[in-house]
Amino acid sequence: MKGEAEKLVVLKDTFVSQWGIMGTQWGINRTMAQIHALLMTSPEAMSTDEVMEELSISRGNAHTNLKELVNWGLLRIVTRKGERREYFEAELDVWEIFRRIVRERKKREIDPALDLLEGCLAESQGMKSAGGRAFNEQMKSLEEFVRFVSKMSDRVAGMPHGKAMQLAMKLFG
Amino acid sequence: MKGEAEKLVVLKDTFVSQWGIMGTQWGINRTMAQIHALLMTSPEAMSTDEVMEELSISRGNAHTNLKELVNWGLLRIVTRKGERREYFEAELDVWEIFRRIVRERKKREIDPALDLLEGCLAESQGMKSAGGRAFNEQMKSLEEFVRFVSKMSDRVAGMPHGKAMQLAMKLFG
DNA sequence: CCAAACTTTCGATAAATACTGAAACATATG
DNA sequence: CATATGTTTCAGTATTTATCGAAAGTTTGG
Repeated sequence: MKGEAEKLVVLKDTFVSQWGIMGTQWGINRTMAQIHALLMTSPEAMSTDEVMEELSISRGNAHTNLKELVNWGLLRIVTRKGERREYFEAELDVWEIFRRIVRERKKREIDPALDLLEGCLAESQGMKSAGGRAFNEQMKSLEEFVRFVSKMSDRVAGMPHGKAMQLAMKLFG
Repeated sequence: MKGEAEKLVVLKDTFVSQWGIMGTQWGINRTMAQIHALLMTSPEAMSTDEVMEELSISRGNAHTNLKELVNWGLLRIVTRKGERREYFEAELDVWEIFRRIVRERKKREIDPALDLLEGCLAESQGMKSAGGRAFNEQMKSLEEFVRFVSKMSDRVAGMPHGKAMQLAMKLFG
């Protein structure tokens, strides 16, 4: 029978690789999701080389995705005294993780849509033909709604954990 | 100077092609997003052939993506009396569109993550080593939070428009 | 200011995903 | 039940995206 240590290794590997596959459904790449999973479950901060080694990936790939995760705010760079090397550690607080993902996805998914809709709305303003008016109306409802979702995202991502949970409980008991 | 009709055609084309590009950021494919945009701004329901023609795409591609949009609930199939051919028309109500997207994304993005986390949580339950306990704790917070998000999605996607807006206003004035 | 330690970039390659076009399949109607 | 009309599938191809690995760039300490 397997000992706990072996079982844990297998379990972590499963988690990392599956989280990676999930990432691809999410529109982020496999490696990025795997690194995130790896560091969320690592007791220690890890260096680029350790990540490369652990996931059997190239330096370039590890580097690109570590930096991207830092951009998302899901990893922090830390250093150890007397060492030049940079280590990466994951944000572990789930509410923080959530806020950062919301913020990033809003930036990539909502804001550009809003820009497009605003443009189309403005360009079709004042059209007289039936087709023109219908288009303008549809743009208007889409624009209003997306603007609203955008605002909601900001509010939610701006809340501290306690506040958000309190609110959620009040709403949904 | 261009007439309104010409300007509208250009504007619609821009909208359709840009919405398509946006789709790729969203993890849905370009054609699917373009068809959706096309039908949201079409005064009439369109047949597969008309969609093929308008977007210059193959029958197979048009077919696959029309069906996928129907699965998402973003298009409806309609028929005209005395005709065998199927036509597709878009759901135009923004709140309906939103609900359906939330539902679909929850299914693809949240549910599988929850399954994975539940599995890892169960497997690491009762581990005694420091590493095992740490892993179990992290899985627990992730699982709880994702479960919570899942529930919230269901609630929001289940609300009628009026209710949701009322709620939103109360929250965010 | 040189060498060592470490990080970043980038062209080439591999892998994944989307799309085509033609053929197979289904169904309504004379 | 044959034909015309409409739908679906699928193997091959194209496009896009991710990854590799080597070379170039940076920084620090001696």
